[in-house]
Amino acid sequence: MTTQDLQLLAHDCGTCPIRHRAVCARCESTELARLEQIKYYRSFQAGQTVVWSGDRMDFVASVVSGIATLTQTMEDGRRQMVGLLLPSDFVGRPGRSSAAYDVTATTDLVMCCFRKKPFEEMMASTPHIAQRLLEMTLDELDAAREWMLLLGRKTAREKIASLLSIIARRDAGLKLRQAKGSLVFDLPLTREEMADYLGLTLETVSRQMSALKRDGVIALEGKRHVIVPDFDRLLEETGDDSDGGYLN
Amino acid sequence: MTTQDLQLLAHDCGTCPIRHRAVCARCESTELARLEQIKYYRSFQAGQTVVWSGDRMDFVASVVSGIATLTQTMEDGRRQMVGLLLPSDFVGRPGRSSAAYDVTATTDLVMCCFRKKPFEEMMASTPHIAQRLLEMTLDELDAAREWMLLLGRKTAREKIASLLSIIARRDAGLKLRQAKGSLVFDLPLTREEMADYLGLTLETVSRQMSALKRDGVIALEGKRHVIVPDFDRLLEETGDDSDGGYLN
DNA sequence: GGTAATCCTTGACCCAGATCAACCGGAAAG
DNA sequence: CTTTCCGGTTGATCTGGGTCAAGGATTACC
Repeated sequence: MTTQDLQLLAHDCGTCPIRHRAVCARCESTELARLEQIKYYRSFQAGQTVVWSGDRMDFVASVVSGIATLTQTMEDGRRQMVGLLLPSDFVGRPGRSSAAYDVTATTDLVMCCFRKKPFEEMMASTPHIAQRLLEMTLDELDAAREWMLLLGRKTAREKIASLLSIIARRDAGLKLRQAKGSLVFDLPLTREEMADYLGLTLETVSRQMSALKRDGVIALEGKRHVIVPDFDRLLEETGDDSDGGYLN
Repeated sequence: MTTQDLQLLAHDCGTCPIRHRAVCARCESTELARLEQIKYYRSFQAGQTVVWSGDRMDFVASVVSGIATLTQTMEDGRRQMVGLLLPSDFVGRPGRSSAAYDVTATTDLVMCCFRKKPFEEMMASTPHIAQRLLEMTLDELDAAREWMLLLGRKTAREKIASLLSIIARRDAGLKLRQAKGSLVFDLPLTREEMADYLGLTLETVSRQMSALKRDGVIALEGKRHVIVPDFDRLLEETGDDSDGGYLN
């Protein structure tokens, strides 16, 4: 039973980040084993679209590995990323039958899906799930609001620095104040995807990356491998208060 | 009991918008009457701050009447609104003890508050509440994502048109496709607050309002009273797809 | 090998919106 | 009645980031 509990909402908990452990630890109900019966895995290749906005979407899912994005597109082609899904993040909305955003795999991606109908039935009978989902959604809402500040008021340089620090932190699984010293990670996004995240053009992203490199805030090996010699220095560039941290 | 059920999450249902009626209609448990025992009302004057970001906040609340905003402020004073709370909207996060944003009354405001501790206990024992809250939070997340597209990719003119249409629709309690023909409403925000909503300066807001007026998209009586002779025309200016609608 | 495609960088130029500044009109205060 | 204040408008100017365009580096394919 323990094993099955540990698989709540997705996958083997050996690779399960904090968010899911929190569910597991709290969870006592054996009913959760039922999730096992309605789950299935789907794999996507980098660049593949999971669902188009407006399409029927009869499942909810959790990212097991890889990275996916949620984007909105205007009629004339302007694009804005509105969600970045890393492993353990949840996609899909109980109680709605069509996707509201394009969901795209930016790397090879494995998702653990639950057919919506039985998932909703489970939710109704298992209060833990609704509560856990509420917590996750509130976290996402906070992230969205931080993102709104970035889009509305930050300069291009601050936007880039913010994105790098968000990725670095999630990549390292660190809280802000633990993240002293140097840090190394691979960018999971192309320049264009970064631009769609930040509300910029890819040229501006490229220029600002070069500027941060020139100023010694970051170093680059190739185009994707980023070295942050001093994380605090990077944080200064974000424009954020020195205390807060997105990942509560 | 019916009467008390109807007061779920806040206030007398005579003035209760759709969101709350949805709760009431579904709700059968008499336990909800307990909410009555832990609720209290607070009034604020226009301009007054409800809580500052970082302050202790030991309640959650629902707006009864008036309008409140959530804003984030950077160290150097740049401000971005990240939430606009109209009657029936919910503030506060179960499971966190301090406010993450400044909450300010922009008009005279009445809120129905619940002390957090007993509210959380109720949530644990009454699944309906967590589920309803999840729905509301998902709606807010959708609104936030629409807002992100606005902040990241829309022009000043499109931003203004979008804001006007959002306010007009919520004010009229209409869904998009019902909102044909002319529409009249009062702006609940100053030019500066509109600017903070849209990620613009107040001068640009003023200029674009004048431009929309000059082009006959809107008419103004005084500074706040807006007349929209043709709502579809306004919608064309928003840059949004002609079908969607924020209010699901 | 060559060719094409993808992703990225850099330069030159331009423009939407920011900034700075003056001023208007109504309401409140004296 | 005058003064002050606040919210709003409008003009002049500046600039950050967009646009357009050329070219480099890497990988994939023939």
